[in-house]
Amino acid sequence: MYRSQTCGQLRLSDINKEVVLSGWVQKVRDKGFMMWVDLRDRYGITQLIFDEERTSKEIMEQARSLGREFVIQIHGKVIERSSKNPNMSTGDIEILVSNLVILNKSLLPPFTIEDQTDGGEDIRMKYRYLDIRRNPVKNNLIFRHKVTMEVRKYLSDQAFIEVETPYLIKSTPEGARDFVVPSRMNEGQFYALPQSPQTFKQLLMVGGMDKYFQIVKCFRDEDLRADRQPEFTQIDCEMAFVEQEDILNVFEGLTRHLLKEIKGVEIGEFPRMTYDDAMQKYGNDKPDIRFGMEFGELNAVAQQKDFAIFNDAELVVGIAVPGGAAYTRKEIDALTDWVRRPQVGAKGMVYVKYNEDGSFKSSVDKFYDEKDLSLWARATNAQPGDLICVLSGDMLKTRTQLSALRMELAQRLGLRNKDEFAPLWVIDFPLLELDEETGHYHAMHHPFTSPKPGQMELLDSDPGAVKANAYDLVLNGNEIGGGSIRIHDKETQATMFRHLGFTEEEAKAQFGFLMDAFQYGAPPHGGLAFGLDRLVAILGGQETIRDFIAFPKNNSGRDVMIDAPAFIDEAQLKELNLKLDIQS
RNA sequence: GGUUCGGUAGUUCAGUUGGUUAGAAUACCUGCCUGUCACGCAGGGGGUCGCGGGUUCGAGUCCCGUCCGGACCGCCA
Repeated sequence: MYRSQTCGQLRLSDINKEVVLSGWVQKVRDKGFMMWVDLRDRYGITQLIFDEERTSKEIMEQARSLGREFVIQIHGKVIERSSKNPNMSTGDIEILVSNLVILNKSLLPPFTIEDQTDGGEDIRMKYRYLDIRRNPVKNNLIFRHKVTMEVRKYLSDQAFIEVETPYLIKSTPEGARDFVVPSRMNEGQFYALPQSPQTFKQLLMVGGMDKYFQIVKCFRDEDLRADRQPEFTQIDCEMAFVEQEDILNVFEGLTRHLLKEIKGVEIGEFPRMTYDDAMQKYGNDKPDIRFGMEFGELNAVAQQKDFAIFNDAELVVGIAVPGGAAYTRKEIDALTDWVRRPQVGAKGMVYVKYNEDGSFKSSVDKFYDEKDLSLWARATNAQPGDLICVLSGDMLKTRTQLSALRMELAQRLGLRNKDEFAPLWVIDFPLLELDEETGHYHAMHHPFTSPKPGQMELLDSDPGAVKANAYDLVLNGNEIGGGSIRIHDKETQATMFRHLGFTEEEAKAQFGFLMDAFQYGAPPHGGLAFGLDRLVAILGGQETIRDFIAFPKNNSGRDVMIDAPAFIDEAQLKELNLKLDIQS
């Protein structure tokens, strides 16, 4: 028996019990006459005591040889501490050790295994198994477990069935790049790892599964971010015989359940906003509505004077920055530089100080008088003491830029409170999106999304205006889920593919199995998928999903611990009928 | 593909205008310490300043290249 209790378990009520504990040496405090060892396992820390009066010479000696992270097993008696530590749950007791076994020695760890570690990101990733011993990482993994358990419980209670779908599937040109896997038995052919189980869950609906979910890995070979990994986990859901309203209700219920169970936050009905409104008010299809700073469009009040930059612009739009009138010239210049960085890309920024005394001071006083500027203040809902920041130019770009500024300022002003949760449905997404490079339209969500009723006709005349039965769930400015009502008849799906530029042959080759299935009584259906990593991170009050993944990859898609990806040897390549062609 | 910040002791960092033997904290080692728990005190060891080249009397510091890491843009149906 390695242990009779865990290291987080013993209390005053256990005094005089003979116990066996196993764990890692967190720290040794040697006072000479007496030494203490903090023994750690997943459940906590229990203090061991060795002293010259009560402990045998051999065991004292052995204890002095202990180093950080040694794995040991001890026998001993629970005794009351003569000086207690109220900061520890086991702080009233300690173990007088009668026997000590070193189960395994440890090298000195490259960083300290403590809540406040001295190690940086890089080294902790390389030794992730040591990092996981630390409370912050360990607790995040436990937190993730709690979230997934609640998801499974909730959906199962609602009659959803978890079904596994294959990981080795077929590559498709639409959407993100696929990770591909060569097939040894099928010479020259490749599987692809799924970007999502989309078509399979639709086939499950055709198969009558009715309510499906799966907590499932998805794979996308695209560049990474703090909130994006090449393999990530979705809570993938699909329902048959539902309309958009049914789906929103079910998954609003799930989200509300999670917020309540996990965070203790009760939230009423989630607000809904159309995509068009979100873009107009926040310049963004995933607005953070924990704070205001809504856009005010100024075309009507700013384009009648001689200011050519505004007059030539498709859009003139501003936001009010609370308390910003107090900014110095230097601070405002720094803001201007910020929006002019290539990552944001604005050409410049016009500012208006709406002073506490009601007067105005702007960078365009030459063109606009106080009366003009007061109209700007009204349009941006600015109060005395605010700063109005105005950008202009191409509609979409300007909105994106001002949205970046809005988020940055909110961050600086501390308006993004991580303990506050503001969910939001964004609905009525466009069906298609214009690719500026190719001039072609592609599906904004995916090619199986159904257009809103009666909008099929628009597909030919004005494809960009067609709205879809598609929706996103947004939490604190992050897209945590998205879905749609799907197409469920062959003709509509064929029309859709045609508009996306597929020939009939291509559509058949790629998705013939789906259209075939639609001919055998496919029920109306729709669904949604949550990004689990992101959801867990946001519920945990953080933005970096890596902290909630046991073994994440770095910014370049590498696993620095196992050093993957890696080359494979010649024999393996030959078996797969592959030849590398790498320019050196 | 691009922008930007960084790489100096095991670790986290400082290192001024290019100028003596590259520092601090922490970790580690040794000794001391009669209740520690961020223990304390004294002492000690520890450096290819990412790598390559250049400028210079002299480079951690300046320049060029390269590798690695972070953040972001493009990309992510």
